[in-house]
Amino acid sequence: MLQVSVLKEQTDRVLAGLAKKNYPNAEAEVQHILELDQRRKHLQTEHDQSQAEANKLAQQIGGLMKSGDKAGADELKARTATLKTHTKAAADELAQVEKDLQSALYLLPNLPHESVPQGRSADDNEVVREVGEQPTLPEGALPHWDLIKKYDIIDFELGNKITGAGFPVYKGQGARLQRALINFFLDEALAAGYTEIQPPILINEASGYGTGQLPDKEGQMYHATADDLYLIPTAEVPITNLYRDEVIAADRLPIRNTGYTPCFRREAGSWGAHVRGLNRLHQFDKVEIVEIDLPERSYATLERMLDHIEGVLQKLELPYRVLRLCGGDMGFTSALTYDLEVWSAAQGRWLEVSSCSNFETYQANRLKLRYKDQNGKNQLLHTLNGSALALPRIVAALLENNQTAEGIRLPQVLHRYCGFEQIG
RNA sequence: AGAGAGGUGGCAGAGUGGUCGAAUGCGACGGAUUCGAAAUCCGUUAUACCUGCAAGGGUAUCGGGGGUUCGAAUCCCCCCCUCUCUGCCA
Repeated sequence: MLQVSVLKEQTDRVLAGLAKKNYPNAEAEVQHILELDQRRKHLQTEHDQSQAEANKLAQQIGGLMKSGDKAGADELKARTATLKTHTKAAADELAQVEKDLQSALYLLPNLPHESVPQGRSADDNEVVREVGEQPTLPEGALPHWDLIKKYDIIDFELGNKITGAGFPVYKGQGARLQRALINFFLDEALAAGYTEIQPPILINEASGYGTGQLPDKEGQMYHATADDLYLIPTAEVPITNLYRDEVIAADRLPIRNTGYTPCFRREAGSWGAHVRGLNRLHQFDKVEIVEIDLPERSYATLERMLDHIEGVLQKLELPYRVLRLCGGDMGFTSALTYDLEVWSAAQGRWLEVSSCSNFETYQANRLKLRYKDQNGKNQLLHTLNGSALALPRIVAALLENNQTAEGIRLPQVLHRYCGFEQIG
Protein backbone atom coordinates (compact mmCIF):
# COMPACT_ATOMS: atom_id res chain seq x y z
CA MET A 1 0.00 0.00 0.00
CA LEU A 2 1.01 3.60 -0.43
CA GLN A 3 2.50 5.51 2.46
CA VAL A 4 0.47 8.29 3.99
CA SER A 5 3.56 10.48 3.95
CA VAL A 6 3.65 10.19 0.16
CA LEU A 7 -0.01 11.11 -0.14
CA LYS A 8 0.62 14.11 2.04
CA GLU A 9 3.89 15.39 0.65
CA GLN A 10 3.39 14.55 -3.02
CA THR A 11 -0.33 14.88 -3.44
CA ASP A 12 -0.11 16.11 -7.04
CA ARG A 13 2.08 13.24 -8.11
CA VAL A 14 -0.27 10.81 -6.39
CA LEU A 15 -3.33 12.24 -8.09
CA ALA A 16 -1.62 12.18 -11.49
CA GLY A 17 -0.59 8.58 -10.91
CA LEU A 18 -4.04 7.47 -9.82
CA ALA A 19 -5.51 9.21 -12.87
CA LYS A 20 -3.17 7.23 -15.10
CA LYS A 21 -4.47 4.07 -13.47
CA ASN A 22 -8.00 5.29 -14.16
CA TYR A 23 -8.77 5.36 -10.48
CA PRO A 24 -12.10 7.09 -9.91
CA ASN A 25 -12.67 9.67 -7.18
CA ALA A 26 -8.98 9.91 -6.46
CA GLU A 27 -9.06 13.40 -5.06
CA ALA A 28 -11.87 12.74 -2.60
CA GLU A 29 -10.30 9.45 -1.58
CA VAL A 30 -6.90 10.99 -0.92
CA GLN A 31 -8.50 13.86 0.96
CA HIS A 32 -10.41 11.38 3.08
CA ILE A 33 -7.23 9.51 3.93
CA LEU A 34 -5.39 12.67 4.91
CA GLU A 35 -8.26 13.62 7.18
CA LEU A 36 -8.24 10.20 8.78
CA ASP A 37 -4.53 10.56 9.36
CA GLN A 38 -5.03 13.92 11.03
CA ARG A 39 -7.67 12.42 13.22
CA ARG A 40 -5.39 9.52 14.05
CA LYS A 41 -2.61 11.84 15.19
CA HIS A 42 -4.96 13.87 17.27
CA LEU A 43 -6.37 10.80 18.99
CA GLN A 44 -2.92 9.36 19.54
CA THR A 45 -1.82 12.50 21.34
CA GLU A 46 -4.97 12.55 23.40
CA HIS A 47 -4.57 8.93 24.37
CA ASP A 48 -0.89 9.26 25.19
CA GLN A 49 -1.39 12.25 27.44
CA SER A 50 -4.22 10.61 29.31
CA GLN A 51 -2.26 7.42 29.71
CA ALA A 52 0.84 9.29 30.85
CA GLU A 53 -1.17 10.91 33.59
CA ALA A 54 -2.61 7.58 34.68
CA ASN A 55 0.87 6.07 34.74
CA LYS A 56 2.07 8.88 36.94
CA LEU A 57 -0.80 8.38 39.37
CA ALA A 58 -0.22 4.65 39.52
CA GLN A 59 3.38 5.29 40.45
CA GLN A 60 2.37 7.70 43.18
CA ILE A 61 -0.10 5.18 44.55
CA GLY A 62 2.65 2.61 44.59
CA GLY A 63 4.82 4.97 46.60
CA LEU A 64 2.06 5.71 49.10
CA MET A 65 1.23 2.03 49.55
CA LYS A 66 4.85 1.32 50.33
CA SER A 67 5.04 4.04 52.92
CA GLY A 68 1.80 2.74 54.46
CA ASP A 69 -0.33 5.75 53.59
CA LYS A 70 -3.43 3.78 52.65
CA ALA A 71 -5.78 6.74 52.92
CA GLY A 72 -3.65 8.81 50.58
CA ALA A 73 -3.54 5.96 48.12
CA ASP A 74 -7.29 5.55 48.17
CA GLU A 75 -7.71 9.24 47.53
CA LEU A 76 -5.57 9.02 44.39
CA LYS A 77 -7.32 5.87 43.26
CA ALA A 78 -10.59 7.72 43.17
CA ARG A 79 -9.10 10.06 40.60
CA THR A 80 -8.07 7.29 38.21
CA ALA A 81 -11.59 6.26 37.25
CA THR A 82 -12.44 9.19 34.98
CA LEU A 83 -8.94 9.15 33.56
CA LYS A 84 -9.38 5.50 32.70
CA THR A 85 -12.67 6.06 30.92
CA HIS A 86 -11.13 8.86 28.95
CA THR A 87 -8.09 6.81 27.94
CA LYS A 88 -10.23 3.91 26.90
CA ALA A 89 -12.54 6.08 24.82
CA ALA A 90 -9.56 7.59 23.02
CA ALA A 91 -7.99 4.17 22.50
CA ASP A 92 -11.19 2.71 21.08
CA GLU A 93 -11.69 5.55 18.68
CA LEU A 94 -8.04 5.46 17.70
CA ALA A 95 -8.29 1.77 16.88
CA GLN A 96 -11.34 2.42 14.74
CA VAL A 97 -9.69 5.30 12.88
CA GLU A 98 -6.57 3.26 12.29
CA LYS A 99 -8.68 0.48 10.88
CA ASP A 100 -10.54 2.87 8.59
CA LEU A 101 -7.28 4.41 7.49
CA GLN A 102 -5.83 1.03 6.71
CA SER A 103 -8.82 -0.11 4.68
CA ALA A 104 -8.83 3.17 2.78
CA LEU A 105 -5.15 2.73 1.97
CA TYR A 106 -5.71 -0.84 0.84
CA LEU A 107 -8.11 0.47 -1.78
CA LEU A 108 -5.53 2.69 -3.46
CA PRO A 109 -3.49 1.03 -6.21
CA ASN A 110 0.23 1.58 -6.64
CA LEU A 111 1.36 4.63 -8.59
CA PRO A 112 2.58 3.93 -12.12
CA HIS A 113 6.17 4.68 -13.11
CA GLU A 114 6.56 7.72 -15.35
CA SER A 115 7.30 5.51 -18.36
CA VAL A 116 3.91 3.81 -18.10
CA PRO A 117 1.77 4.79 -21.06
CA GLN A 118 -1.65 6.35 -20.62
CA GLY A 119 -4.48 4.02 -21.54
CA ARG A 120 -7.65 2.18 -20.64
CA SER A 121 -7.22 -1.38 -21.89
CA ALA A 122 -4.87 -3.92 -23.41
CA ASP A 123 -5.23 -2.07 -26.72
CA ASP A 124 -3.25 0.81 -25.27
CA ASN A 125 -0.23 -1.19 -24.21
CA GLU A 126 3.06 -0.19 -25.77
CA VAL A 127 4.86 -2.76 -27.88
CA VAL A 128 8.48 -2.35 -26.83
CA ARG A 129 9.88 -4.87 -29.28
CA GLU A 130 9.07 -7.95 -31.28
CA VAL A 131 11.65 -10.70 -31.56
CA GLY A 132 11.77 -13.79 -33.78
CA GLU A 133 9.93 -14.78 -36.87
CA GLN A 134 6.39 -16.08 -36.99
CA PRO A 135 6.45 -19.51 -38.63
CA THR A 136 4.43 -20.45 -41.66
CA LEU A 137 2.38 -23.48 -40.76
CA PRO A 138 1.79 -26.45 -43.04
CA GLU A 139 -1.56 -27.03 -44.68
CA GLY A 140 -4.16 -28.31 -42.22
CA ALA A 141 -2.28 -27.03 -39.15
CA LEU A 142 -4.17 -27.53 -35.91
CA PRO A 143 -4.63 -25.43 -32.80
CA HIS A 144 -3.05 -26.97 -29.71
CA TRP A 145 -6.36 -28.24 -28.30
CA ASP A 146 -6.58 -30.52 -31.29
CA LEU A 147 -2.89 -31.41 -31.23
CA ILE A 148 -3.02 -32.61 -27.64
CA LYS A 149 -5.80 -34.99 -28.60
CA LYS A 150 -4.07 -36.13 -31.76
CA TYR A 151 -0.95 -37.10 -29.81
CA ASP A 152 -2.83 -37.95 -26.60
CA ILE A 153 -0.55 -35.90 -24.37
CA ILE A 154 -2.93 -33.68 -22.40
CA ASP A 155 -6.39 -34.80 -21.37
CA PHE A 156 -9.06 -32.34 -20.30
CA GLU A 157 -11.79 -34.96 -20.08
CA LEU A 158 -9.89 -36.93 -17.48
CA GLY A 159 -9.20 -33.80 -15.48
CA ASN A 160 -12.86 -33.03 -15.67
CA LYS A 161 -13.69 -36.41 -14.27
CA ILE A 162 -11.38 -36.30 -11.28
CA THR A 163 -11.50 -32.58 -10.49
CA GLY A 164 -13.31 -30.26 -12.88
CA ALA A 165 -12.86 -27.93 -15.81
CA GLY A 166 -9.49 -26.27 -16.11
CA PHE A 167 -7.53 -29.04 -14.43
CA PRO A 168 -5.92 -30.98 -17.26
CA VAL A 169 -4.13 -34.29 -16.93
CA TYR A 170 -0.73 -34.50 -18.64
CA LYS A 171 0.10 -37.90 -20.00
CA GLY A 172 3.14 -39.62 -21.49
CA GLN A 173 5.17 -37.22 -23.56
CA GLY A 174 2.94 -34.41 -22.34
CA ALA A 175 3.87 -35.09 -18.73
CA ARG A 176 7.52 -35.45 -19.62
CA LEU A 177 7.47 -32.19 -21.52
CA GLN A 178 6.09 -30.46 -18.40
CA ARG A 179 8.86 -31.87 -16.26
CA ALA A 180 11.45 -30.98 -18.86
CA LEU A 181 10.28 -27.38 -19.07
CA ILE A 182 10.28 -26.96 -15.30
CA ASN A 183 13.83 -28.28 -15.06
CA PHE A 184 14.97 -26.20 -18.00
CA PHE A 185 13.52 -23.00 -16.56
CA LEU A 186 15.00 -23.65 -13.13
CA ASP A 187 18.41 -24.45 -14.58
CA GLU A 188 18.34 -21.25 -16.60
CA ALA A 189 17.45 -19.25 -13.50
CA LEU A 190 20.20 -20.94 -11.50
CA ALA A 191 22.69 -20.14 -14.24
CA ALA A 192 21.57 -16.52 -14.05
CA GLY A 193 22.39 -16.45 -10.36
CA TYR A 194 19.03 -17.08 -8.73
CA THR A 195 18.69 -19.24 -5.64
CA GLU A 196 16.14 -22.00 -5.85
CA ILE A 197 13.35 -22.03 -3.27
CA GLN A 198 10.67 -24.64 -2.76
CA PRO A 199 7.94 -22.90 -0.80
CA PRO A 200 4.66 -24.19 0.59
CA ILE A 201 1.81 -23.80 -1.85
CA LEU A 202 -0.72 -23.05 0.85
CA ILE A 203 -0.36 -19.68 2.53
CA ASN A 204 -1.98 -17.99 5.49
CA GLU A 205 -4.00 -14.83 5.47
CA ALA A 206 -1.14 -12.56 6.53
CA SER A 207 0.87 -13.64 3.49
CA GLY A 208 -2.08 -12.89 1.24
CA TYR A 209 -2.21 -9.38 2.60
CA GLY A 210 1.56 -9.02 2.37
CA THR A 211 1.77 -9.24 -1.39
CA GLY A 212 -1.62 -7.70 -2.08
CA GLN A 213 -3.80 -10.66 -3.07
CA LEU A 214 -5.95 -9.81 -0.08
CA PRO A 215 -8.25 -8.12 0.43
CA ASP A 216 -8.91 -6.99 -3.14
CA LYS A 217 -8.45 -10.28 -5.03
CA GLU A 218 -9.97 -12.63 -2.51
CA GLY A 219 -12.18 -14.31 -5.11
CA GLN A 220 -9.20 -15.27 -7.25
CA MET A 221 -7.73 -17.68 -4.71
CA TYR A 222 -8.91 -21.09 -3.62
CA HIS A 223 -9.60 -20.95 0.07
CA ALA A 224 -9.17 -23.99 2.30
CA THR A 225 -11.64 -22.80 4.88
CA ALA A 226 -11.18 -25.62 7.38
CA ASP A 227 -7.68 -24.33 8.08
CA ASP A 228 -8.11 -20.81 6.73
CA LEU A 229 -5.32 -21.25 4.19
CA TYR A 230 -5.18 -20.20 0.56
CA LEU A 231 -3.76 -22.06 -2.42
CA ILE A 232 -1.15 -19.83 -4.01
CA PRO A 233 -2.02 -18.13 -7.30
CA THR A 234 1.71 -17.68 -7.92
CA ALA A 235 5.02 -18.47 -6.20
CA GLU A 236 5.44 -14.73 -5.80
CA VAL A 237 3.27 -14.91 -2.71
CA PRO A 238 5.22 -17.37 -0.56
CA ILE A 239 8.65 -16.40 -1.89
CA THR A 240 8.15 -12.68 -1.30
CA ASN A 241 6.53 -13.27 2.08
CA LEU A 242 9.66 -15.11 3.18
CA TYR A 243 10.95 -11.63 3.93
CA ARG A 244 7.89 -10.24 5.68
CA ASP A 245 8.78 -8.25 8.82
CA GLU A 246 12.49 -8.35 8.02
CA VAL A 247 15.15 -5.70 8.15
CA ILE A 248 17.72 -6.85 5.63
CA ALA A 249 21.38 -5.78 5.78
CA ALA A 250 22.21 -3.76 2.67
CA ASP A 251 25.13 -6.03 1.80
CA ARG A 252 22.77 -9.00 1.45
CA LEU A 253 21.01 -7.24 -1.43
CA PRO A 254 19.89 -7.92 -4.02
CA ILE A 255 18.03 -11.04 -2.97
CA ARG A 256 17.39 -13.12 -6.06
CA ASN A 257 15.19 -16.18 -5.70
CA THR A 258 13.50 -18.54 -8.08
CA GLY A 259 11.02 -21.27 -7.49
CA TYR A 260 8.81 -23.73 -9.26
CA THR A 261 5.28 -24.20 -7.95
CA PRO A 262 1.91 -25.19 -9.28
CA CYS A 263 -0.38 -22.15 -9.30
CA PHE A 264 -4.10 -22.08 -8.62
CA ARG A 265 -6.53 -19.51 -9.87
CA ARG A 266 -10.27 -19.56 -9.64
CA GLU A 267 -10.59 -17.22 -12.63
CA ALA A 268 -14.16 -16.53 -11.66
CA GLY A 269 -16.16 -15.14 -14.51
CA SER A 270 -13.32 -14.99 -16.99
CA TRP A 271 -14.18 -17.90 -19.26
CA GLY A 272 -15.09 -17.64 -22.88
CA ALA A 273 -14.20 -18.68 -26.41
CA HIS A 274 -10.70 -17.18 -26.27
CA VAL A 275 -9.70 -19.28 -23.29
CA ARG A 276 -9.91 -22.67 -24.90
CA GLY A 277 -7.41 -25.41 -24.28
CA LEU A 278 -4.32 -24.37 -22.41
CA ASN A 279 -4.98 -20.67 -22.74
CA ARG A 280 -6.45 -20.44 -19.27
CA LEU A 281 -6.44 -23.01 -16.49
CA HIS A 282 -7.32 -23.29 -12.83
CA GLN A 283 -4.09 -25.11 -12.10
CA PHE A 284 -0.86 -24.61 -13.98
CA ASP A 285 2.88 -24.80 -13.47
CA LYS A 286 5.17 -21.83 -13.32
CA VAL A 287 8.74 -20.96 -12.48
CA GLU A 288 8.92 -17.55 -10.89
CA ILE A 289 11.80 -15.18 -10.24
CA VAL A 290 11.57 -12.83 -7.27
CA GLU A 291 14.00 -10.07 -6.43
CA ILE A 292 14.35 -7.66 -3.54
CA ASP A 293 16.62 -4.71 -4.06
CA LEU A 294 17.50 -1.16 -3.07
CA PRO A 295 15.16 1.52 -4.42
CA GLU A 296 17.87 3.20 -6.48
CA ARG A 297 18.70 -0.03 -8.28
CA SER A 298 15.29 -1.58 -8.78
CA TYR A 299 14.63 -0.42 -12.33
CA ALA A 300 17.99 -1.69 -13.51
CA THR A 301 17.07 -4.93 -11.79
CA LEU A 302 13.76 -5.05 -13.63
CA GLU A 303 15.56 -4.72 -16.97
CA ARG A 304 17.93 -7.52 -16.03
CA MET A 305 15.01 -9.77 -15.13
CA LEU A 306 13.46 -8.99 -18.48
CA ASP A 307 16.75 -9.90 -20.20
CA HIS A 308 16.75 -13.22 -18.44
CA ILE A 309 13.20 -14.07 -19.46
CA GLU A 310 13.81 -13.03 -23.05
CA GLY A 311 16.93 -15.19 -23.15
CA VAL A 312 14.86 -18.21 -22.15
CA LEU A 313 12.26 -17.49 -24.83
CA GLN A 314 14.99 -17.16 -27.42
CA LYS A 315 16.44 -20.53 -26.46
CA LEU A 316 12.98 -22.00 -26.95
CA GLU A 317 12.98 -20.41 -30.42
CA LEU A 318 9.59 -18.87 -29.85
CA PRO A 319 8.68 -15.58 -31.49
CA TYR A 320 7.70 -13.14 -28.77
CA ARG A 321 7.01 -9.53 -28.07
CA VAL A 322 7.52 -7.33 -25.05
CA LEU A 323 4.75 -5.01 -23.92
CA ARG A 324 4.90 -2.16 -21.51
CA LEU A 325 1.47 -2.23 -19.92
CA CYS A 326 -0.58 0.94 -19.89
CA GLY A 327 -2.04 2.40 -16.72
CA GLY A 328 -5.43 0.83 -17.32
CA ASP A 329 -4.16 -2.70 -17.95
CA MET A 330 -1.49 -3.10 -15.31
CA GLY A 331 -1.95 -4.78 -11.99
CA PHE A 332 -3.18 -3.09 -8.87
CA THR A 333 0.09 -3.38 -6.96
CA SER A 334 2.55 -2.74 -9.78
CA ALA A 335 4.46 0.42 -10.67
CA LEU A 336 5.73 -0.89 -14.00
CA THR A 337 4.89 -4.14 -15.75
CA TYR A 338 6.32 -5.75 -18.84
CA ASP A 339 4.27 -8.53 -20.31
CA LEU A 340 5.93 -11.06 -22.56
CA GLU A 341 3.77 -12.74 -25.15
CA VAL A 342 4.60 -15.60 -27.46
CA TRP A 343 3.15 -16.05 -30.89
CA SER A 344 0.73 -18.91 -31.06
CA ALA A 345 0.78 -19.68 -34.76
CA ALA A 346 -2.33 -21.81 -35.21
CA GLN A 347 -4.49 -19.55 -33.08
CA GLY A 348 -2.92 -16.58 -34.76
CA ARG A 349 -2.63 -14.63 -31.55
CA TRP A 350 -0.20 -13.54 -28.88
CA LEU A 351 -0.31 -15.38 -25.58
CA GLU A 352 0.94 -13.87 -22.36
CA VAL A 353 3.57 -16.14 -20.82
CA SER A 354 5.22 -13.79 -18.40
CA SER A 355 4.54 -10.66 -16.46
CA CYS A 356 7.51 -8.90 -14.98
CA SER A 357 6.89 -6.10 -12.51
CA ASN A 358 8.48 -3.66 -10.14
CA PHE A 359 6.26 -3.02 -7.14
CA GLU A 360 8.59 -0.42 -5.68
CA THR A 361 7.65 -0.03 -1.99
CA TYR A 362 4.00 -0.96 -2.42
CA GLN A 363 4.37 -4.56 -1.26
CA ALA A 364 7.28 -3.76 1.06
CA ASN A 365 5.11 -1.33 2.98
CA ARG A 366 2.57 -4.05 3.68
CA LEU A 367 5.28 -6.60 4.30
CA LYS A 368 7.31 -4.28 6.54
CA LEU A 369 10.28 -5.30 4.44
CA ARG A 370 13.11 -2.87 5.05
CA TYR A 371 16.85 -2.27 5.03
CA LYS A 372 19.06 -0.01 7.10
CA ASP A 373 20.31 3.00 5.18
CA GLN A 374 23.64 4.74 5.79
CA ASN A 375 22.15 6.75 8.64
CA GLY A 376 21.01 3.56 10.32
CA LYS A 377 17.40 4.35 9.54
CA ASN A 378 15.02 1.67 8.34
CA GLN A 379 13.78 2.24 4.81
CA LEU A 380 11.39 0.26 2.65
CA LEU A 381 12.88 -1.95 -0.04
CA HIS A 382 11.64 -2.58 -3.54
CA THR A 383 10.17 -5.94 -4.55
CA LEU A 384 10.03 -7.31 -8.09
CA ASN A 385 8.96 -10.49 -9.72
CA GLY A 386 8.41 -12.12 -13.06
CA SER A 387 7.34 -15.41 -14.54
CA ALA A 388 10.23 -17.30 -16.02
CA LEU A 389 8.07 -18.87 -17.26
CA ALA A 390 4.45 -20.02 -17.08
CA LEU A 391 4.11 -23.39 -18.76
CA PRO A 392 0.72 -23.90 -20.42
CA ARG A 393 0.89 -21.21 -23.05
CA ILE A 394 4.53 -22.00 -23.73
CA VAL A 395 3.38 -25.54 -24.38
CA ALA A 396 0.54 -24.30 -26.59
CA ALA A 397 2.96 -22.24 -28.69
CA LEU A 398 5.56 -25.01 -28.86
CA LEU A 399 2.93 -27.45 -30.10
CA GLU A 400 1.34 -25.15 -32.62
CA ASN A 401 4.47 -23.50 -33.98
CA ASN A 402 6.48 -26.66 -34.39
CA GLN A 403 3.90 -29.02 -35.84
CA THR A 404 4.83 -31.00 -38.94
CA ALA A 405 3.23 -33.87 -40.76
CA GLU A 406 5.57 -36.24 -38.90
CA GLY A 407 5.04 -34.84 -35.46
CA ILE A 408 5.93 -31.92 -33.27
CA ARG A 409 9.61 -31.01 -33.42
CA LEU A 410 10.84 -29.68 -30.11
CA PRO A 411 13.54 -27.01 -29.94
CA GLN A 412 17.08 -28.26 -29.55
CA VAL A 413 17.47 -26.98 -26.02
CA LEU A 414 14.71 -29.27 -24.73
CA HIS A 415 15.97 -32.49 -26.25
CA ARG A 416 18.17 -33.56 -23.39
CA TYR A 417 15.57 -32.46 -20.86
CA CYS A 418 12.78 -34.43 -22.53
CA GLY A 419 14.73 -37.43 -23.61
CA PHE A 420 13.04 -37.20 -27.02
CA GLU A 421 13.22 -34.79 -29.90
CA GLN A 422 9.71 -34.85 -31.14
CA ILE A 423 6.21 -35.63 -30.07
CA GLY A 424 4.39 -38.27 -32.06
C1' A B 1 -4.22 -36.54 17.70
C1' G B 2 -3.22 -37.23 23.38
C1' A B 3 0.04 -35.90 27.75
C1' G B 4 3.72 -32.69 29.61
C1' A B 5 7.13 -28.43 29.24
C1' G B 6 7.91 -23.83 27.25
C1' G B 7 7.60 -19.00 24.13
C1' U B 8 11.42 -12.49 27.33
C1' G B 9 15.93 -7.63 23.42
C1' G B 10 20.60 -9.82 17.43
C1' C B 11 21.57 -14.52 20.38
C1' A B 12 21.84 -16.95 25.28
C1' G B 13 19.29 -16.20 29.69
C1' A B 14 17.30 -13.85 34.71
C1' G B 15 12.98 -11.78 36.25
C1' U B 16 5.97 -14.37 39.79
C1' G B 17 2.09 -7.59 40.94
C1' G B 18 4.87 -1.41 41.71
C1' U B 19 11.01 3.47 39.41
C1' C B 20 11.16 -3.41 34.52
C1' G B 21 12.04 -1.48 28.05
C1' A B 22 13.53 -5.19 31.31
C1' A B 23 19.64 -7.97 35.30
C1' U B 24 23.73 -10.66 33.43
C1' G B 25 26.63 -12.93 29.55
C1' C B 26 27.79 -13.19 24.31
C1' G B 27 27.83 -10.69 19.81
C1' A B 28 27.97 -5.91 17.16
C1' C B 29 29.47 -0.73 16.95
C1' G B 30 32.46 3.65 18.81
C1' G B 31 36.61 5.03 21.89
C1' A B 32 41.11 4.16 25.08
C1' U B 33 45.49 1.09 25.19
C1' U B 34 48.95 -1.16 21.04
C1' C B 35 53.79 -0.44 15.81
C1' G B 36 49.35 -3.52 14.63
C1' A B 37 46.29 -7.29 16.67
C1' A B 38 44.56 -10.30 20.81
C1' A B 39 43.42 -9.47 25.79
C1' U B 40 41.73 -5.54 28.94
C1' C B 41 38.99 -1.06 30.10
C1' C B 42 35.06 2.83 28.98
C1' G B 43 30.72 3.89 26.30
C1' U B 44 26.75 2.76 22.81
C1' U B 45 23.59 -1.09 21.15
C1' A B 46 15.17 -2.55 19.65
C1' U B 47 10.82 -1.11 16.93
C1' A B 48 6.51 1.76 15.89
C1' C B 49 3.68 5.98 16.84
C1' C B 50 2.58 11.05 19.03
C1' U B 51 4.89 15.84 20.21
C1' G B 52 9.00 19.31 19.18
C1' C B 53 13.05 23.55 14.54
C1' A B 54 16.11 20.77 17.60
C1' A B 55 17.76 18.89 22.14
C1' G B 56 14.27 16.39 24.32
C1' G B 57 9.53 14.58 26.18
C1' G B 58 5.49 11.00 25.90
C1' U B 59 2.81 6.24 24.59
C1' A B 60 2.88 1.23 23.21
C1' U B 61 5.47 -3.42 22.55
C1' C B 62 8.29 -9.53 27.07
C1' G B 63 4.25 -15.21 20.98
C1' G B 64 -1.13 -12.91 19.52
C1' G B 65 -5.90 -11.27 21.49
C1' G B 66 -9.08 -10.28 25.67
C1' G B 67 -9.70 -9.68 31.12
C1' U B 68 -8.56 -8.57 36.57
C1' U B 69 -5.97 -4.27 39.06
C1' C B 70 -4.66 2.41 40.80
C1' G B 71 -0.55 -0.48 38.53
C1' A B 72 0.76 -6.77 34.62
C1' A B 73 6.68 -9.69 31.49
C1' U B 74 4.56 -11.42 36.27
C1' C B 75 -2.48 -13.27 37.87
C1' C B 76 -7.03 -15.24 34.79
C1' C B 77 -9.37 -16.78 29.85
C1' C B 78 -8.98 -17.85 24.51
C1' C B 79 -5.81 -18.62 20.28
C1' C B 80 -1.04 -19.56 17.78
C1' C B 81 3.74 -21.66 17.77
C1' U B 82 8.08 -24.65 19.58
C1' C B 83 10.19 -28.83 22.24
C1' U B 84 9.77 -33.89 24.69
C1' C B 85 7.08 -38.49 25.13
C1' U B 86 3.02 -41.55 23.17
C1' G B 87 0.00 -42.47 18.84
C1' C B 88 -0.42 -42.19 13.50
C1' C B 89 1.75 -41.73 8.96
C1' A B 90 5.00 -40.52 3.64
